[in-house]
Amino acid sequence: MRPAHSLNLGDLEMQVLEQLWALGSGDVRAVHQAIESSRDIHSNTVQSAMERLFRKGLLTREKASHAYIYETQISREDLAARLIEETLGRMNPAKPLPLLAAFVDLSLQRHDLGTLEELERLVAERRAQLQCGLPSAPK
Amino acid sequence: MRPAHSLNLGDLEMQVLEQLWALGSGDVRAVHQAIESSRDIHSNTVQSAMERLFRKGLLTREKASHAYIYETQISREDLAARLIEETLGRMNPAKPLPLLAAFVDLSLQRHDLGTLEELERLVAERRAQLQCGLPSAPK
DNA sequence: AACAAAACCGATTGGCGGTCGGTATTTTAG
DNA sequence: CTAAAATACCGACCGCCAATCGGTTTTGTT
Repeated sequence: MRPAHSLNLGDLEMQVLEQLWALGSGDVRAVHQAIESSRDIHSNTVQSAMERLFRKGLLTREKASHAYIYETQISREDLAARLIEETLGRMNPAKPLPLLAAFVDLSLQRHDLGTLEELERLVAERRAQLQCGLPSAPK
Repeated sequence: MRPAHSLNLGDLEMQVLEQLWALGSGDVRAVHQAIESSRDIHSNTVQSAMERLFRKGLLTREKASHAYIYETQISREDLAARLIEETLGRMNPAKPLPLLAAFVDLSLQRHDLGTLEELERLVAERRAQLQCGLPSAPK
């Protein structure tokens, strides 16, 4: 199901994803034009990055006449989740909770209260969903 | 303050940290012996990894007679927080919340309900602390 | 058919972690 | 005091991978 772990993304790859999330979809030319203001590179470089992302399963492509139209196969949220999961997975997988808690703490030092309240609400929401959805056989 | 970002840790480095967290502190020999069961490497390799970690600011050392006694400069929790922070920081830093929420979602698919409840409790706890502790000047 | 645009292939570079050998330094033992 | 052992230190090599781009082939348009 999942495209085999080990998901290392370089800066350019991340920038490409960011652009595709913003644009919805696009070919190499579009992404290149959007990026070249902050990064002076040839389209071929962008092409390579998108090819890599495609092979990694993060992009899908569809041939429109002459060019490929690329589209992200994963949302920013899901990608972030996978990255965090992988990061945490490299540490002792026994108790991921305290680690996440530490991040929440750190996050609080920088961000406002609203963020925390929002998170609290979100967690509660998710829990409610879970309890209704599948009452048994968790794994 | 922070030792300049970009914190990439290899597998061996992570294993060394794990051991030092378990042992509290130790020299190269101790860490090597603890590791060599799962990884057939020379002490020099461990030495190099610990040297690297030292230069990265993650370990401190103190010369005890002939050998260095190393000690972790950061807790597992803090390290995890920093890694997550960095991961999220590489994406659009505008709204870290939805990204974290997505991780919570994903986490729920794998782990049990208890984890979620624990997290909920934890967040509530942190929020309570915040509202009492510092009513102003969050930044 | 000619031209242009894009994909494709491959080569190169640079950084970094892992791995170890060789040498210098220090501690300890005889 | 000297020899042996332990340890730090230095540097080399390898493999991996993202970034970069040039050159060739394929494909679509006119």
